[in-house]
Amino acid sequence: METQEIITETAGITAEDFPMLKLENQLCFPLYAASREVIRRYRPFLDALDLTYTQYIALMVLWETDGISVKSLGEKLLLDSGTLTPMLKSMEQKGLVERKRDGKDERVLRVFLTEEGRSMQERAAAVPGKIASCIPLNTEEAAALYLLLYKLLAALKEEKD
Amino acid sequence: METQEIITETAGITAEDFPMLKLENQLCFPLYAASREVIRRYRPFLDALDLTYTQYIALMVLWETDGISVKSLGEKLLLDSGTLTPMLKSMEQKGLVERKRDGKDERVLRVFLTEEGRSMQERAAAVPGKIASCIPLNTEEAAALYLLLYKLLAALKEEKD
DNA sequence: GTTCATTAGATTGTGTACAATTGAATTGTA
DNA sequence: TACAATTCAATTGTACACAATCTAATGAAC
Repeated sequence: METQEIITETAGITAEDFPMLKLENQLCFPLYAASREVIRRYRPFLDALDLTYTQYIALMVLWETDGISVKSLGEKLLLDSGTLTPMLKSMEQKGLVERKRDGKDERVLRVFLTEEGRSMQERAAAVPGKIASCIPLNTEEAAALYLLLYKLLAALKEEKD
Repeated sequence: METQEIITETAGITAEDFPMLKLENQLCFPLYAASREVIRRYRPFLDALDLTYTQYIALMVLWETDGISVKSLGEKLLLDSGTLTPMLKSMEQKGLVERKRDGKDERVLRVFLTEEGRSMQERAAAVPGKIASCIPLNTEEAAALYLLLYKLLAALKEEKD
């Protein structure tokens, strides 16, 4: 602490010269940190199901859209094949999904839930409620945060064009 | 798509039976996705400085508190030694920091900026402005998001006790 | 119909994240 | 002062993320 004072005085510069470069003035840092902290809250519940968070959100998509292509899954989760390919293989190993090439277009790989992957939905049904109860925001705050995040996400996705 | 209809009808269950398990009803997913998307916007600017996002936020802490211990750095960034040790070694390799044991307590490792690490602050000064200009939120929205995220973070951190 | 560009996944390599364990240094306590 | 408990960082192992590259399949243009 004292060391820093000495050094920055020596250089004639203090952190105050670059207020935008202070961690506390960043929007991205709380986003990054909160994301990891919330995911940390999922871990005990997902461990009990032998799932990682990424596998869990992939299953969420599959429960809604079984047989989705890897590409479409990646568009929904904003993840690429470098992340999805090994994860889907590991989910296949665990017996949660099957990976099958599309007959009409052999480039496309489709992901299908197995019976076990489908039944996982019932086992996971209690998770969102448990998470909600340990997220310290009231309904209005959670709703406001949700809307701001989706507004941010929607605009960032559009930028990609 | 049609496949899913058939399968879920066969099982007698549809995704609607578990509305809480729909990706769009989760608060965590947009948090996780937005965090990664915003960090993605940093990449071109940080690549030019040969920095990763994690290294960049570590430097932010060091610019404010040179000579900080690994433990304190981890508390600020919410990262543990498993993440920080290899990252700090790589930053030392690049000549940005030096790692020195604390003379008074040899368990403690302190991280000191080199001249190059200190001068990086000037090179990085333009980054926050560039990021701000590509974040599609107005001032009020960004402020509201910032406050909600810090409220969430503060409460999650307290829970740890 | 052949060729060229495009597309979808897979692969490779680097860098986090993080749980769990280890080991050295320090502290608290009898 | 021994010595058990604690603390701090490093290590190990697993699982993402993601850029870059590769390969096979498809589609489009001629």
